[in-house]
Amino acid sequence: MPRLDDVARAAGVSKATASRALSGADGVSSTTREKVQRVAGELGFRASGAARRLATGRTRTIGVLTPSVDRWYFGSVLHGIAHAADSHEHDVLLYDLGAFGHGGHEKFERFMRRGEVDGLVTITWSLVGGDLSRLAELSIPVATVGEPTPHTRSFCLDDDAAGRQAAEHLVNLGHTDLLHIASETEVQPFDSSSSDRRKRAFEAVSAEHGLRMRPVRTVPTTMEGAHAVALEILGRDDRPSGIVAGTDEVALGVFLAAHQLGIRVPEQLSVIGIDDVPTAGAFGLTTVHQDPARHGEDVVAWIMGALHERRSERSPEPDRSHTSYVPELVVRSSTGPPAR
Amino acid sequence: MPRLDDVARAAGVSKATASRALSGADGVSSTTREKVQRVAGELGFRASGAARRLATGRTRTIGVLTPSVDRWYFGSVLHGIAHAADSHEHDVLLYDLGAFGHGGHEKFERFMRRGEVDGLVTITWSLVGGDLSRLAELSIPVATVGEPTPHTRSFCLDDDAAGRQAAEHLVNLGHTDLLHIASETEVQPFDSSSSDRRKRAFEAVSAEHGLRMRPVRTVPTTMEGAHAVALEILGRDDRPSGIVAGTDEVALGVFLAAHQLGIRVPEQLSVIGIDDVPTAGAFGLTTVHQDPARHGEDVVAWIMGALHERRSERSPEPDRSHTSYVPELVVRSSTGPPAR
DNA sequence: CTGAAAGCGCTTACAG
DNA sequence: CTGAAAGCGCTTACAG
Repeated sequence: MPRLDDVARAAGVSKATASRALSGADGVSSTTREKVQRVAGELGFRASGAARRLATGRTRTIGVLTPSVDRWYFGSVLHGIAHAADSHEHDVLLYDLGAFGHGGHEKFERFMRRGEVDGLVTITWSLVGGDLSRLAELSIPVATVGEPTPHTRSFCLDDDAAGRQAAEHLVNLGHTDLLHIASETEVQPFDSSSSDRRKRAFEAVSAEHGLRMRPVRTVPTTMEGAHAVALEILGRDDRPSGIVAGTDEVALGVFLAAHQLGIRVPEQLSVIGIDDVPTAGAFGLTTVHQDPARHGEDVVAWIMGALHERRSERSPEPDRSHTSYVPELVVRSSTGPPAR
Repeated sequence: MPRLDDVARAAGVSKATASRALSGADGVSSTTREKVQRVAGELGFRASGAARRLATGRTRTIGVLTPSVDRWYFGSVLHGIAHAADSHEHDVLLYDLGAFGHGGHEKFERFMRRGEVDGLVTITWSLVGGDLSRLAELSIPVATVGEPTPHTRSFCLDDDAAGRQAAEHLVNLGHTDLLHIASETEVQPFDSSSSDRRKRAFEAVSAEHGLRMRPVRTVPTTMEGAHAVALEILGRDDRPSGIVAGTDEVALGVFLAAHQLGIRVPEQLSVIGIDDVPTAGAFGLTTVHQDPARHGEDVVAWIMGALHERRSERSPEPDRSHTSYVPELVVRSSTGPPAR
């Protein structure tokens, strides 16, 4: 593996000049720069990351703390992060904390002790407020995606608007008897979770329009959890005319239960979800769209910007603002006017 | 941030001794070691990764090349990798190549130029054979999960056995008219994909038992792709008595189509999948179980072993063996004797 | 068992 | 525009 020294020698310049020519710093004649770059290319030179890190103090790496990786939301955010980081020539260091209470916190501590990253994004539900505060003191840009939080910069769907859109869509179709099936929050990191906010939005809409008040049901965050509860609810005579599900996963569980019970959707039952997972489109599920990959890309863009600022300005005030994404209703074939 | 030098001074020893005491190397009195460790703890010392890398040439990082991250299989493997790497105090560097032909290959080249990892695991379908050969020459342990390949060490489900088990389960129940719905391979990296192997196993079983030969159908690797095709197939009069799906995702698509058409499962139609995704359990899908997270853990264990060997032995022959996992039939409620 | 010193391969003031 | 030199913070032969 050729070193900078080899390149410099072959190009007939000093290491300093070679370094500058390669890094794109100015103060190098274009003739020299071109020659150095050509020579470096010929030799197949790659700067040692470790040496560069040691010299500059920058890792060119962004860390991602996530509770898991094999669910649509987390996977999509991670995908966006990986894509954006790559385009900035940064690496992605993954910390899969796993479920909390299952060693996740211990892993977090290990990260705190070892972590060497220029910037950090935490995908929510991986951490509680106290942890976030500690992260925020890390003197690197830290952002959270999935929840608004006062501790760090944050990015997420406007859950209130999403919940309202879902409920109002059914209200506008003429429904007056709706049930909200919320998906359970496994970890309760902050005062409210996205699930809570969607639920409250539903309740607000219900109150505004004087709908029949049915107590919200909460189910585990899995299609099967929702499915089991839906079988029970839909099996009764006085079932609601529409279901507002907290997530598409829940909605699909309801959808399936309806089919199994021979209840036609949307003629006899309307179902709406939130998220717009790929499967939703396939089954004609009406839902409220969000794009987590986009959130991932945006959070990286913000980190890059913050890093840039820190280099130029003296000591910038940490940005703890929140970006809220506007949800988008996608009407498909699982919703319609109530049977009458 | 305290440096080694600070620890050494505070403990009244040299940097060399402090380094040895902290790293666990022997040749340090236990008194000295304890004191150094105590002092390091008090000061909150963390060795600089960059400095350590530069000095040792080891990165304590393992790279993961994956085509995507938001699907069950990849996510599960990644989860296992992250977990195992963590327990070995190694970091995980993620390269999400995305779909091939969509810039994935370009990212791969960038990885090759930049990558600084001690070991590498590629989750299949991210790379073609030629790429794997290049990786194998990287002089670091490289392993592939998801396909057996001659280029590197590899780990994956015994797809042949899985395909046989699925088909034979239905044959044993008395079925003689089965259809296999294979899931399409997006990239065709090697001579055969897992989808091909499952399909061939199905055909072999069909031939052995003299089943009616129906041409295998191939559908996109999504629940919705399978769903659309299943609606068409199951809608015909002469539909098969059982469906052997290449994956659970496909099986669930079939399952849903059956429900929509009012075909009772398993009374009128048996459906079996392969994978045992969490949703399968929820819907009572009979399937053939595999555990990708386990594969991920094993691959990391192998890498750690290989790294260890390289340090002790002179120049070990690269291990290109293959580990094949035995599938396990899980009978639930989606399969039964054919209607008669 | 312990220490002084060289070295890992870059970057970046500082001079010129 | 270019170069000599110091420095980033560790580890590891080499002596003792």
